[in-house]
Amino acid sequence: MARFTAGELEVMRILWEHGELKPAEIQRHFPRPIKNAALRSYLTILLQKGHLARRSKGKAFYYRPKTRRESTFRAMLGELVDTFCGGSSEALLCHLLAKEKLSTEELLELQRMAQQPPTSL
Amino acid sequence: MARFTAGELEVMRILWEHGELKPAEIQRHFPRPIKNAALRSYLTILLQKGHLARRSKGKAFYYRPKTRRESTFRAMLGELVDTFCGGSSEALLCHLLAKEKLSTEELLELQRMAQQPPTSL
DNA sequence: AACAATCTGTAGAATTTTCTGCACGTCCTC
DNA sequence: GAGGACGTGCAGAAAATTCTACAGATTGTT
Repeated sequence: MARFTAGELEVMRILWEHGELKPAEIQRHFPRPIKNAALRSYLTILLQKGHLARRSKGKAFYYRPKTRRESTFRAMLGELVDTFCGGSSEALLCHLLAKEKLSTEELLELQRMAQQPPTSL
Repeated sequence: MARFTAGELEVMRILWEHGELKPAEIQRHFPRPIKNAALRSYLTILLQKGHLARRSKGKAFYYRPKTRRESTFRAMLGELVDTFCGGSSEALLCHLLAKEKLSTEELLELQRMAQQPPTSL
């Protein structure tokens, strides 16, 4: 469903953050130097795959995400969990908790935050 | 560092689980039908990239992981966090806690588990 | 109208990923 | 030692990904 190549993800990331941009603007936000035409080939593919929509505005086309950031995140996290945690998020949680070395207090605070729907992630 | 294509990851996953296998065995564990030679081209690439080692045993070569499962997991999780959580694991934690809808008791149990080093993930 | 700046479309090259076919080598059995 | 089962190596095809080059369209300015 929501599988992206590295380049495609770079584009989506920028559009998720900024909402609606034309190619030259995306190019400016790109995390590495990239030629305008190279960038546009990403856009064309993402359009074809249905992950982006665009509309004409002034002289240029403006692109915006059609695939939601949140659902992409869930899909990718799910794959990671499948591959490395045998499908259970528990092991992932466990790993994160260990890595973050959270105190009981911080943990409870997190839990409180987590129970306020919805997360704006 | 530890970037894998989809196919490479399928191979690594099997070898992480089983330790040391010859091509025909990996082929049998593969999650989809794949020809022996197609599989071997993955092995050759993974060898070149240094993610696998192999040794001759009997008539065949046996392959085993050189890149550790745990470090790959950390790297991929890190990328995910960078892309979707602005680099902080907190948001990821928050998301997981919300999704898992854990009770305070379960949470504390998880925390207890997490503080027993090391996780065998 | 002429010009520059900016944007589009398209054709295709280079590279990587994924897969196929086939020739040859080794081991076992008859 | 002939044949079959099973393995390797390699050459390269097919498809996807990433990138380049260029021709032409649109907008704004003089």
